[in-house]
Amino acid sequence: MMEKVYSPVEIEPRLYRRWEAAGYFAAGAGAGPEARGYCIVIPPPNVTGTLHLGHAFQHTIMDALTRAHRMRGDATLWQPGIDHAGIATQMVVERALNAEGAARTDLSREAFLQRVWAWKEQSGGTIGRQMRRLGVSVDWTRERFTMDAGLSHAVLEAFVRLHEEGLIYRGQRLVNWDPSLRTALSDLEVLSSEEDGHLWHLRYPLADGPAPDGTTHLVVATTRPETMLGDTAVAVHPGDERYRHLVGRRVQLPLTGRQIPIIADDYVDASFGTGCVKITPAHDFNDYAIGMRHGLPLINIFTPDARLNEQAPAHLVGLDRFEARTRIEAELGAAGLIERIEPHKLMIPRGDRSGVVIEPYLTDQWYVRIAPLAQPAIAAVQDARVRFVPEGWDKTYFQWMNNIQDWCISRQLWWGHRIPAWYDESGQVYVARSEAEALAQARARHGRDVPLRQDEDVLDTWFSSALWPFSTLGWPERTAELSRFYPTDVLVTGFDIIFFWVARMLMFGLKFTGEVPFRQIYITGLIRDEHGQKMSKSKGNILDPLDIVDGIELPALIAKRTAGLMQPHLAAAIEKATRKQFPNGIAAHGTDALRFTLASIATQSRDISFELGRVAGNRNFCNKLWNAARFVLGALQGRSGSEGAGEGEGEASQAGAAADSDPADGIPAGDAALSAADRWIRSRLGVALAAVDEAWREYRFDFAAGALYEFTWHEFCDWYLEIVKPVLNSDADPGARQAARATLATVLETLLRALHPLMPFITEEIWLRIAPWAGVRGDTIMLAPWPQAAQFPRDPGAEAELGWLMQAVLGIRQIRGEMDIAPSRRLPLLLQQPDAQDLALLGRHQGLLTHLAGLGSVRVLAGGEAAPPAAAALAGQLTLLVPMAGLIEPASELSRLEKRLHKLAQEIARARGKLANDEFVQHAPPEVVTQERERLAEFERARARLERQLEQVRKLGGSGA
RNA sequence: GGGUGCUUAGCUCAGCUGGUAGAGCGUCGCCUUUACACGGCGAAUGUCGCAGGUUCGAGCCCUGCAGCACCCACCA
Repeated sequence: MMEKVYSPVEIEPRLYRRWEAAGYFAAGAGAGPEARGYCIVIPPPNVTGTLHLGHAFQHTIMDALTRAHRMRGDATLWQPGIDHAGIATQMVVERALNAEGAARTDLSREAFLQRVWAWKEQSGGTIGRQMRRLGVSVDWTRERFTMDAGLSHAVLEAFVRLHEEGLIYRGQRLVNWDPSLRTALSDLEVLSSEEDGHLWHLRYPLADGPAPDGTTHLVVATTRPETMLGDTAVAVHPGDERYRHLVGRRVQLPLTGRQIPIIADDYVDASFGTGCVKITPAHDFNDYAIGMRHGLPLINIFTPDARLNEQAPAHLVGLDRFEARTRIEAELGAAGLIERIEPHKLMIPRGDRSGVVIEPYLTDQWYVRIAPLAQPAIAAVQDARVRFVPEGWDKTYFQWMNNIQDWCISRQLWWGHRIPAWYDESGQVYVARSEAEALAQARARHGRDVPLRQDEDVLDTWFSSALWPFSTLGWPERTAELSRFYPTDVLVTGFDIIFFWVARMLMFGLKFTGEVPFRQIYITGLIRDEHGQKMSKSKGNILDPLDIVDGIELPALIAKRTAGLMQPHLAAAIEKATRKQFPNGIAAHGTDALRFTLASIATQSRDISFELGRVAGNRNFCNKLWNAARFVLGALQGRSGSEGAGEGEGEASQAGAAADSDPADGIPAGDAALSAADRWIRSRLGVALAAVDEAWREYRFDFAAGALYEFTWHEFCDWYLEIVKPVLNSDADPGARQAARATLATVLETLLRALHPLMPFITEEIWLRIAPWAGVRGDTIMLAPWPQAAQFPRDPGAEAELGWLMQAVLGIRQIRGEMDIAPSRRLPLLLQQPDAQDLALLGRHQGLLTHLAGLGSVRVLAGGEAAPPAAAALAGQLTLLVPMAGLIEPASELSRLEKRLHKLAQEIARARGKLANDEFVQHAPPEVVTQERERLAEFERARARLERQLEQVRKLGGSGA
C-alpha cells in the first residue's frame, strides 16, 4: 500500500542508505566476472568547495550513465574523489588564520600544513553529504584525494619520469607572478580583461644633447609609467623615418641617472602612439623578447610583493607598484617630462583566484616541455581514439593544442605536492623519488656525502589532476582495477576546463599508460540562471541544488545569498530580488525532480538556462508517476480505485478473486487475451524504449527524458489508464481484466527500469512493490536488467485501431471543450455513414468510446435517416454527430466549423500549389508526391463533409440566431 | 587580431540525414469524473534575426549583414 502523498524527502535518504549499505555502488556490483568494465572518473571537486548546480548537472549525467550500464550488466565503476586545490585551499586557510589575527608566515610550514589537513577533515565531508543526497552511485569505498599517499606516489613517479626524459626542466624566465599570493601561475590561471587605464606620453631626453635636427627628446607611450625605472632601451621601428637617425644614440632615463640606447626592432608599430616604445625586459613579455634579441640587461625593480626594490631611487624604495605609479607620475610631471596623459582601454591580466593584477616577473621555475606530449594527444583526437561529444569541441581543443606553450608547474605555495628536487650547496639539482635517492646521486657526483635541501615549491594542482584517471586506479602499480577499468569510458565535464584538465589528462595518459585515458569526452553546457545569466555570488542568483531538493525558507535563503559578499552594498538589492522571486522560499522538489530536470535540459547548447519552474513541472511528473503506480497497484491487488477515501483496508477486493491479490509469479496473460489497448500500450512502450536507447547512444539525455515523459504522461496515464478502468471495474470479461492487469504490471515495471537512471529513488520505491506483479524478482531496481525495446515489438494493427478510437474521442472532446459542456454531461452520439471497418471498430470499442468521450448513447444513423441539427467531428472517413438539442448554440458550432474549414483551406491550397507545380511532381521523390496527393485527398474529403455540416448549421442559424 | 557558438510561441528551449514547426512553464475557457487539483478536458499564440543564393521545395545547406555570448592572443 503506497502513501497517498509522494514524499521525496522521506523516500530518498532512506533508499540511499539502503543502497550504500548493501554495496550496490561497489565496483563491478551485480556483474559477472566476464562482464566488461565501464568506468567514469569523477572530475574531483575542490575540497574548498560545495557542490553547485553545475556539479549536480554533471553528477546527474555521470550517475545516469553509470546506473544504465550497471543495469546492462557491465562491471561499472564510478570513481569518486576530491582535489586538494592548492591555491584555493591555501587561500581559505590563510583567510581563517587572518581572521584569528595571525598570518601563514607566523607558522612553520609543517604547522600550516597541519592546519590545512585539520580544515580538510572538518569541512571535507560536505561534498560527500551533498553527493549522497543527490543519489550518486559512486563507489565510496574507493574515494581518493589528490594528496593521499597513493596519488602522491603517482605524482612523484610522473615527475621523475618526465624529468628523466628531459620533459621537465628548470629555468629562469619571465612568468606570470601573483604578487598577493607570491607565486608563479600558468598562462591558464591568468585572465585578461579590458579595463580603463591611461596612456602616459613620457619625454626621454636625448643623452648627448640635441640631435643635429634639433630633436631634444623622444616621447614614449606607456600604460605603466612606473616600470620606466627598469627600462633598458627605447625601441623604434627600423623603417620609421622620424627616428632612423636617432637609432644608436642614447637617452637619459629620468629619475635613474641611467642612459639607455635607442634601438630598432620590427616589433614596434610606427603607427601606434608616438612610434617609440620603452623597453622593460624584466617586466613585460614583449620587452623581454626584444631584450633577448638585443642583448639588453634585465633590471628587476620589484620585490615579490610588487614593491619597488633597491634598484629604484632610494626615496622610492618600498613603494607599492600603484603608489609608485602616482609618485613617478608626479615627479616626471614636475620635471616637465610628461607630454600628456590620455584615457586608454587596455587588457589587464589578473590572477583567476586572487583577482590581483599579474606581474611579469623574473624567477626560476619548473616547466613541462609540452610539445612532445601534445603531439600524441592531438593525434589521438584526430584519429578518433577519443571523441568529443558534441563534436565541435575538437576545434577548440586543436586550436589550443597547436599553439600550446610550455607549462609552468611550480608554485610558491605550501599546500600541494612538494617538488621532488634537492639542491646541494653549489645549487646543483637532483631530481629523485626520495631524499635518499637524491643523496645517493649527490654522493656519486661529489664522491662524498653532501648536505641537500629540498626545493621549497609545490606542483600546480593540475599536475596531479592530469594523472587522475589512472592514479585513482592504482598507477604506477599494475592493479587489477587498472586493467579492468582503464582506459575509462567517458569523461563528463564542462568546456571551461578543456585546457586545464582534459588536454592535460590526454597528454599524461598517453605518456604514462600508452593509452588514451577515456574514449569519449562529453562536454556539458554551463548552467546559468533562468535568464541566461551566469550564477554568481555577487549577482545573488545562485541556487544550491540541495535547497531545490529539500526546500528552504525565505529568510534562510536570503541569509545564504547575502552572507560573505565581496561587495556588501549589493546585499539589499539581492535581498529584494530574492524576495520577489521566491516570496515563499523554495519548496522541496526532491532529488528525482531535480535530476530529471537536469537531464531534460542537457541539450548540446553551451549555455543552459535553469528554470525552477521546470523542476516544479517535473516534481508534478514524479507525482503523476506516483499516483499512476498507486492506481496500478490497486488494480493488481484487486481493489477498485476508491482506496484512500475508504480508509484503504481493501484487502477484500470487490472486483477480484482472492488469487488476484497474490503477486507470487506475476500475472499470466496469454497474448491471445490481450486487448487492442493492451497491445497498443505495449507497442508504444517499445517505441519509447527504442527512442530512449537511441538517445542514450548519442548522449541526448534531453531526448531520453522527453521520450519517457511523453510516454508516461501522455500515453500510459492519459490513455491507457483511462482505457483500462472500465475493464478493471467490470466482471463481464475476467480474461480481459487479467490481460489488462498483466499489461499494467509489465508496462509500469519496464517503464520504471527505463526511468531509473534519471530518477533513481521514486523508481526504486515503486518498483519494489510492482516488480513481483510483473513476475520480476530482485532486491533492487539498480541491479535489474535494462529494458529491451525488442521485447515490445511494434504492433501496427493495434496502433491503427487505437488511432481510430483516439481520433473519435478527441473529436468529441473538442466539441465538448469548445462548447463548454461539463464533463459530467453525457452526450448522445450519432454516427453518419460508417463503413464496414468503422462498424467493426465501433463494435469492438463502443464501450471505450462511451467511457472516454463521456457518451450517453451511441447510434448509427440509418441509411436514409436525416441527421438532426448537430455538431460534427471527423474520425477518418467517419462523421461523428453530437445533436445540439439545446446544449449547443448553432452560432458556436458555426464559428468552430469555420475555423476548422479555414485551416483546411490553407492546407488544401498549399498541397494543391505543390501538386500543380510540375517541377515538384517531376523532381521530388515519388513517395513524397504520393504522400502529398493522399494528404490533399484527405483534406478535401474532410472539407466536403464539414462544408455540408456548415450548410446545415447555417440553415439553423438563419432561422434562429 | 584569430576562433567558436547563438538569434524559433509571452518566458526557457527542442527541432535527426532539407518535404513549410514542437515541448515545458505561462495565458484563456470548462470541470471537486471514484490514481493524481503537484489533476482532467479543451483552446489560443510563431512572415523560425535580416538580405541574397542553391533546390521542385529551406527553420534546417551556402554567402553576406546585424545583434548577442564565449574562448584564445604580446600592440606599448
